[in-house]
Parts: sequence; structure tokens; C-alpha cells
Amino acid sequence: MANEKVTSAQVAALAGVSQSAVSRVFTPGASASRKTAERVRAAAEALGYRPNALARGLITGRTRMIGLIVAYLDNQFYPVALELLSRALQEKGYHILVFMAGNSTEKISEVMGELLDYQVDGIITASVAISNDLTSRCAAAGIPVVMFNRGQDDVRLSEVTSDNVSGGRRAAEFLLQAGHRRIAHVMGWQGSSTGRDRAEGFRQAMDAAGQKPVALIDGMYSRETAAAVTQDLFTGSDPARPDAIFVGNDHMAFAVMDTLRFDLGLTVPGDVSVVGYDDVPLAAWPAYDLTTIRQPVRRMVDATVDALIAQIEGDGVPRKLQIDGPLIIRGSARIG
Amino acid sequence: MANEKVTSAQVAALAGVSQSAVSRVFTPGASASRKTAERVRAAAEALGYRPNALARGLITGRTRMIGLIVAYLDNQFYPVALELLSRALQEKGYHILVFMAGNSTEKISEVMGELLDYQVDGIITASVAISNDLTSRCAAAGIPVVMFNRGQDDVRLSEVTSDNVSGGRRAAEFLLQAGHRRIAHVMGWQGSSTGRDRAEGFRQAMDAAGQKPVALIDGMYSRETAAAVTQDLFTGSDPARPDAIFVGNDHMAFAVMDTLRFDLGLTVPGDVSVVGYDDVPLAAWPAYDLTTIRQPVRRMVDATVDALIAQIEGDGVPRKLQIDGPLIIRGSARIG
DNA sequence: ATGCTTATTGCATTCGAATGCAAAAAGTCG
DNA sequence: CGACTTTTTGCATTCGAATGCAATAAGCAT
Repeated sequence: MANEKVTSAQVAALAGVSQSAVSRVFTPGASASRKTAERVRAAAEALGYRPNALARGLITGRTRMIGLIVAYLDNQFYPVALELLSRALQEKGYHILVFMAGNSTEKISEVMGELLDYQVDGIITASVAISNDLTSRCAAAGIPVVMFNRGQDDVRLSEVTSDNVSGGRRAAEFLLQAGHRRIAHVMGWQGSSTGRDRAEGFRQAMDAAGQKPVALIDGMYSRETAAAVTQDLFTGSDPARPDAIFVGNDHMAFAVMDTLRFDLGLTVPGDVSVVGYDDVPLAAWPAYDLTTIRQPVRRMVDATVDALIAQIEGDGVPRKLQIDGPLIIRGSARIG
Repeated sequence: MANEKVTSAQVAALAGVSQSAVSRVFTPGASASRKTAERVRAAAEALGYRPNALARGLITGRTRMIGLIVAYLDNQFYPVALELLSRALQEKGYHILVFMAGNSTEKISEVMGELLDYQVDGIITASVAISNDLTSRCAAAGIPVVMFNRGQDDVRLSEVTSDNVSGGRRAAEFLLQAGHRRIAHVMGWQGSSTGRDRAEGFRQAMDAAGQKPVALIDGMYSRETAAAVTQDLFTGSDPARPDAIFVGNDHMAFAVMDTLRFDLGLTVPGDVSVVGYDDVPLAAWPAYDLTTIRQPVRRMVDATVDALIAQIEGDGVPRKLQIDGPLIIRGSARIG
């Protein structure tokens, strides 16, 4: 409980220099002679001094803190992205504040407000949409925002996504090529750009092939919903039953496969082919062995960090980037 | 890019009061008349004013920020804990800074140092050990530290774990009761208290039953290591092969099951029973249906937050808590 | 109204470090 | 060695909000 806070003034006293000298030694690019620098460093070491980041941020106007807002973590895609984003930013000398904030708009506003209160230099939102009002506030405060894995029509926002339309198209084409003619799409949440874009691509490819989907249902990016939806698909009369399902993300695809195999007693891909989206690590585990469209997380993360830093350090304008990913063929879907 | 920072002085000017008045309106418990409060609030609203948390923290000495350090996120137990911890703290009015920091000691020191620079009010480490030196620094700075899911012999540290020894014992007893006599233990990382304690409990129960484990191998909490270890266990001559494996956590147990089924062509639990530890959500998915010892995450999180807040708000001393969890019987192990 | 208590308010200072400015020291050149 | 340039250094101020203290206003009883 002995609260010892060492200040630059104390270091200065011990080193026999002024407080400004101490500050200069700890400020990269400031002028200080070799001799003073050494004495200050020694004194600082002796006292265990470290500059107070709050005080520094207060006067410089830069905190080197980046706010990272993540919706949920139960879909494995997020923890992976989170970890990569975190590491990438740390490498650039930024400190990351991660906030968890469901998908509720109020919660997100609240969290964003708090981030602004703490004077972060920039904000990254992962799979989250933000209100116009908030965008304005960030813009007014001069704080850049980059949306990761979600798009939004606002020129003030940067965004980094994969090419979801083309991905959806590719998934459909792959299933069609394998000879499937009764294809259903358990869509990603239609309130999100990713969900809509993937569905759009799917539709385009089906149209181009002159095919009609057996079903198009919103799975809400939820395991439970996806499972229920799958049950429904197979309770109807036989001709309506799909022989292939394109699922809006891997997380739901696992639920779909579980339902097919363990509740409906069907085999994958024998009775039904399943294709997912994301290529999370779990998709490669042999228990699922899921054929899926890969989102190149690493490259998406790099692009996100680059865009953000560019805007923070001055010369950047908001960018909208799409990074394409390949179809990863595994064993959950028939091959044509 | 138009950087508008609204200060309390500007609000004061507009409201026709002093800066102190504005501050008082935004400081709970400070004295301000109804009339001024209203005028200040109106002015603040009009200008979009929000108190600068850095400045406030600088003078009050309390930032209401809690540092949360997490090792990895690929084991599903962590994201779940992270999400719960995050929510619980946010509810108490604290803001959480999550830092990701592998398991390397240097990285953890670095991160802890940064947290201290930012004047956090407290620190939670999840599944991470911390050096003596760091503990001292936190103690000196009066910053409480709570270790989540890891123990360490240091009275200055609080810790919250499940009762790992008893859990290990229970797992072994369950397998013995089912008639298994060739039991192996793929241990959790022996550099961690959880890994050691679970192994210790396992040993105790085996001893008590007069049984010798077929094998005791460190799986390092790694999927790859666990898979390799499993291969090894089944390449020897027949009598050495285990008919049951207790695995140090679920994350490794999935790898063990995958290897048994898909590489070795064995059935679970027909040929081999598998018991895990944690009860992560994935354990309940039918693809694995894993029998496992549950770590009561929710209660562990509550205990962690309580311990931390108690210490921050004054009257708390470091505590060491163990929270017991049940054996969850599913389909991956034979039933006696 | 008068005297006294209590609630508001403003002034000035504080937190800890960074920085413009001017003085002092060190370095360079002829 | 003197004149002049370049570095170092300290002083004083600044960032934005909170707070002790003293002054002022409001509230109340007589």
C-alpha cells in the first residue's frame, strides 16, 4: 500500500539537473548532452522512474493508445483477428485498449464515447457498425476510425474487408460445378455488410447459372439460429431438401454440420455438401474438415494497421480496401 | 481533420460560470446548485463537451482503468474468460485495457510496465505468471494484481483458480471407476500451477487406487504437442497402449480425440476414453461431446472482480480463492 | 431587520511532463 | 584569442480538470 510515485522532478533533484532536462532525456529527438543523459538515466534507474503516460499525453495531445472494439468472441474469427491486431499495433509502438461490446448500438456508442474520453489516437472496430452521430464525433475530434471486416457507406470511415461478393460467388460456383442443383444459403446476418455481400455474390452466381436457390435464410451469425434453420430445411417434403448448403460463416457452418450429422443422421458430404466462410483454425481440424472461403486475416490486419497509422501520422485519407481470399477445398463438400 | 477539443473552460464561458463550477457539475458528490448544474449541462450539451479522462486521472490519481493481460486466445477458454471479465468490469464502471502477451516473460514484463505507465488502478492476469520484480513494482505503486486461473506463491498477489488438485483427482477416479486400468495423462504445461496441480490430483487418485499410470507426458497446453504425444502413445507394443487418457485441458483433448479417430482409426470411447479439463463451449458440441471437469468461469470471474475492486477501493488484502467445479459427463468416456 | 448557519461559488493551485524562449556553455574557425 | 555558430540548459508556462480555502449568497429563526 506504500504508494511511491516517482516524478521527473525527483529524478532531476537526484541527478542535479532541471526537470526539463529529465523530460528531454525521455523525449526522443530532444536535445540533451551525453553527460546529462547518462546522469539522468542513472538517477531514473535508481529511483525506478518511468514517465507518466497520462501527463505526457495531456500535453502532447498524443496518447499512442488505439481503441479496439470487438463484438463477440465466440466466433473463432474474432479472437484470431484480435490477437493479430493487438500484436501488429504493439509492434508499431501503440498500446491497444480492447473493448468488448456486443452488437447493440447503445453499447457501442457508450464504448466509443469512453474511448474518446481517454483521448485515444485512433479507433478500430472489428465486425461492428457505428452510428452516424459517432462518426461525426470522431471526425470532429480528428480521430481516425478503421472498420475491420465490415463496411459502411461513409467517406469519413476507412474499411478493410475481404471481397465478400466475389467470395459468395465463388462458393456458389464451386457447388454448382460439383453438380449440386438444390443449393440453400444460410446467410450471414443481413444487418451486416459481410452477410449481405456474400449473399449477393451467391445470388449472382446462381442467376448466372440459371439456378434458383432452394432456400435463403438469415442465420444471424448465430450457432443456435443456424442449427434451427438447418432442422427446418430438412423437415419439409423430400424435393425441397437441399443437397448443398453455403453457410455465411464457419461458425454457423459448424452448427449446420453438427445438426446434419448428429440430429438428422445425414452424412457430409455424402448427403449434403457444406461450404463455409472465413477459414478459422477450427475449420482445418479433421472433425469438421470444412471447405470454406478464406478471409486472409493477416493481410487484412496489416492493411488495417497501415490505414490507421497513415491517418494518425498525418497524410492519410480514409480508404476502403478489399482483400481477396481463396477457396480452400477440404472434405465437407463434394468435388465436381 | 478539424480538431475541436472542447474544454471545461469553454463550457464555463458559455454558461457564464467559473471552470470550477463546470468541474463540480461533472464530479459526483461535489456541491453545485440546481440552477448552475442545469446551465452547465446545457452548455456542455451544446458544445459536445466531455471531461478529459487523462486530465481527471492525473489529478485524482484514479483512472478507473484496469489492465487485463491475456496470454493466447487459441484455447477457447481464454476468449470466454476475457469476454466475461470485460463485461463484469465494465459493469462496475471500470474501463478495461486488454493486452495480449504470449507466454514469454519479457513480453509480459514489457506489457505490465506499459500498464503501470498508464496508471491503471489494478491488473488482472489471465493464465500468466509474473516475475518477482514486477510484483514488487506493482506493490510499490500500490496497484493490486489478481491472477486469474493461475497461482503463484507470493502473498502480495491475489489469485482465483478452480480446485485443480481435486479436479485431477476426480477425473482419475471417474476413469478408474469405469474399469480403466491403463490410464495415461497428457498433462497441462508443467510450468504452470494449473498443469502441475491437475497432474498432482491425478497422481493422488491413482496412488490411492494402487494403480500406476501408463504414461505421464507434458502436452504443453499445445494442440500440436498433444497430437504428437498421442501418436507416440499408440505406436508402442500393445500392452503399453492406454485405454483411457486424461488430458490437461479441453483444447488439447480435442487434438487427442482428432488424432485417435482420424489418424489412428480408433473410436472414442469404444477403444479409448478421453476426459478433458475446462468445459469450454466446444466441448459440448456433438462433434466432440467431451467428458470434462468444468471450470466455473462465471464464478471465477466474479470472484476475480470482487477481489480486485476490494483492493482498489481500500479495504482489501490479497486473497487466494479456489472455486470448485463439477465433472461433466458426456460421451467421450466410458461410464462405469 | 439582525444575526447565524449552511450551501455555492470563484480564485488560485495542483497533478506530471513537454516545450518556446532566452541565457549560458561548448564548439568552430580564422 | 576573439568572433560567431551550434548545443545544452533552465525558467516559466502549458495541457485540462479537481479541490482547499476564503468569500459570497442564500436560508432561517427570532
